[in-house]
Amino acid sequence: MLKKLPLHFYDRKDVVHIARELIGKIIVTKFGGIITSGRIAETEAYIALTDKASHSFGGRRTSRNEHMYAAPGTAYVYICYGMHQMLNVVTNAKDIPDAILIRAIEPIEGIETMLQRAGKTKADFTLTKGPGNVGKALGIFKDHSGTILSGDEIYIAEDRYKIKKDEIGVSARIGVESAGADALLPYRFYLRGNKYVSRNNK
DNA sequence: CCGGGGATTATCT
DNA sequence: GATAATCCCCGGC
Repeated sequence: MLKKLPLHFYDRKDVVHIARELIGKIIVTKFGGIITSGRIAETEAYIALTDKASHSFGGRRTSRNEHMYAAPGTAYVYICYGMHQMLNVVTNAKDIPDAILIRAIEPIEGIETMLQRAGKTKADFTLTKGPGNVGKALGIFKDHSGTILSGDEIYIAEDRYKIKKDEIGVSARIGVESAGADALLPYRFYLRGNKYVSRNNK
């Protein structure tokens, strides 16, 4: 019993709070009639303008990060290290480039398809562990950047599953060492003990 | 088990 | 030409 999150879910000012709320929600993609989905196990918040780790730090606006400035509830996809498709969710008002990086999911539907996309034959925890693998398993490519999450291609939904407060861990973000003091901000959220969480899952 | 480094290319300077 | 919000293998302990 899935209920798609409405666009106003994303249309709020506190991106860190939304990143925490996304833990336990279900992300679904449907390309060419094929559905793949997974429960979100790890997220990171990136804050517009003031956050040195964000692509939009200081108001930087280029053709790559243009979609960070789009309306809340838009997907922002970019390529990292020339090979990893990174899926982000844009929040806050249009022209305020807050975003949330989906770092890990727990596969639910379409596991066979995810294995094919990843070029694997056997399901293991590396399938959807880490942001690059999430994009690969869900079939996300940078062309999907700008997709609105109220449609049927990419969206986030919730079911009856409830996350208890003490199941959510908080830490500094990963892979943003070059951001100086901002690298220490507690903007990463994850499901404690979940095997799909990229690391430090205590 | 852990740490180091190579892969691989879009993007920005 | 350097860099990047990463991943995974491999060698060493």
